[in-house]
Amino acid sequence: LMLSANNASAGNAPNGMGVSIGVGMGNGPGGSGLSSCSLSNNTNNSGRTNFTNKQLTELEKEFHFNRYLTRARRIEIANTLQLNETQVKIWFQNRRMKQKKRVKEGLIPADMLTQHT
Amino acid sequence: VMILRSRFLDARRKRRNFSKQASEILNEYFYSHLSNPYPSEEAKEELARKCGITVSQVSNWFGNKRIRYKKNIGKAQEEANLYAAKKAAGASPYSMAGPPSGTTTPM
DNA sequence: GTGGCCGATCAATCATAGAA
DNA sequence: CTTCTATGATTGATCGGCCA
Repeated sequence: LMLSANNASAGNAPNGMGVSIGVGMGNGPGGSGLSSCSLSNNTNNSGRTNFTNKQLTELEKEFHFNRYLTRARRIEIANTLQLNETQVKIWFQNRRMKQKKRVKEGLIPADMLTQHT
Repeated sequence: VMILRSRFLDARRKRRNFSKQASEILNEYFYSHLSNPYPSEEAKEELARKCGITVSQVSNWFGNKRIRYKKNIGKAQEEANLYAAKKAAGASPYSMAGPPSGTTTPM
């Protein structure tokens, strides 16, 4: 399976830390009871979604096919995996950043974009 | 829990703590810039060199430090403020002494 | 105006190193 | 050796800025 490296990258500054609170969040789970396994999305107590293995696998597969999504494709995937379009969109953005990080520091597959094993 | 540890392959498994000196350098910077603990890309690169770690690791360190510092405030955290008191920002006329190497190269 | 992307950051969590 | 805490890394999601 793939390799894993580490890192993150640097940053510059907004400013003033202190009171950053205000996590506005936007959408709550919609008020569901509990999150176990079956139906409903399993978001944590916080607003973080816990993607299932299956979802991650599918997203990863799609990512290797195309690093960018078209609107149509996004909708399709969101539907298949039972996620929001936004979640799929964000996942791809984060995934792209992650790959860039890997390429930047770790030596990752030189050309994977043009994709050829 | 079959709910996998798909994260098994995560690199978190083999983690090595940074050297005592690296932590010293990072903390020194952090407490010297408490009002704005967000080093620029260039500053991060320099810190990374001095500490012998990657820029990403410097970013991770600051990210963790900011959050964890904030989660305390009022604790012994201010004690660590000694860092700032000791070496203060930019130029400490008096003692540049302190711990280890005097790699005090502001900017 | 609107929407996606990028870059940095946050916040919670994982997994381990190290101290007690 | 076991338990608990400190700490580095990962990641879903947010924020501001930019651009088509």
